[in-house]
Amino acid sequence: MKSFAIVFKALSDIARLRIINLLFHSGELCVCDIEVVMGFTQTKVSRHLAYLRKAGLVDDRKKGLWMLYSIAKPRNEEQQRVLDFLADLLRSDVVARRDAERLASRIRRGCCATYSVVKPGSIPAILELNNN
Amino acid sequence: MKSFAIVFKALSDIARLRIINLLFHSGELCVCDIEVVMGFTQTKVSRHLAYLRKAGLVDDRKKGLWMLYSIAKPRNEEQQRVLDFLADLLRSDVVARRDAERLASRIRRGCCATYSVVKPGSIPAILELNNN
DNA sequence: GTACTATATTCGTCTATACGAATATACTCC
DNA sequence: GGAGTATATTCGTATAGACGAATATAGTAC
Repeated sequence: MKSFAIVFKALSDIARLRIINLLFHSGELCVCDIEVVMGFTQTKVSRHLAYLRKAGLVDDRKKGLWMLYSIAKPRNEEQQRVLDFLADLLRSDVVARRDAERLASRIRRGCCATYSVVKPGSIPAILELNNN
Repeated sequence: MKSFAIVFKALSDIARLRIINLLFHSGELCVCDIEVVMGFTQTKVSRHLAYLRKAGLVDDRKKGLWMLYSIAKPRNEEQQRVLDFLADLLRSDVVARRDAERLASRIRRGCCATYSVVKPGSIPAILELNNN
């Protein structure tokens, strides 16, 4: 019960929901890509990612100067269900779709960290765009 | 997106999650029944119910001296999905099950408001107990 | 070493929220 | 009318969290 409250609190902020949505649409993202796509300050992005990491919702990995964040590998069945449910909810949300499109656009033009790490062809946001 | 954040914030408190769980297990409940079953103060129960009402998660109805609270009739498809998901999550939670049992026990002995409003035979918590 | 870059953290401030105790409100019963 | 009951709200306090600006840290490139 406690863990549910913690996860829901992590999801109770629009900025965090939008960041999670971006991560759903990419393998990994660095702070500065999120910063540019969302128009948030660096402090804000870094802080929310730290919050999500502490809540167990995202994983991080250091690569050179960059910290690469991704949706956490689920620790248990409940967390898997929450993440699936959330991804499904966001799929039909207008703001989430718009953010995903801006992310795809940035990735196509070459974003600082992701470009070298994730092959464009494997990024869901790009696959979606190519299908339209 | 905003509405998701509001709902998740309403679900980010353990007391509120437990109260919602009680409401899932009954048609309607008054404040004092929740108070007794959970061991919360009257102020605490009333305040959290007001919070849940503002977030659109519960409906209320006045009956004499009592305010009867129930899970909100969903305003849209998303809300329905959130409520279904939550009910499913809580079903396997230890704290939630224990609370539901204490509620059923209180209902059997006759609780102040519910007893006159809801027929015991129609209350899920009691049906469950009878099946065991 | 210096210059530069990406990210994290600290600082100060502001708002939201949780809580119990006390009080106010609204209703019933007599 | 008054007494009693169920609930809501106010008050005072304490903690959490959100924010930008500034600073610290850690890595790269030279």
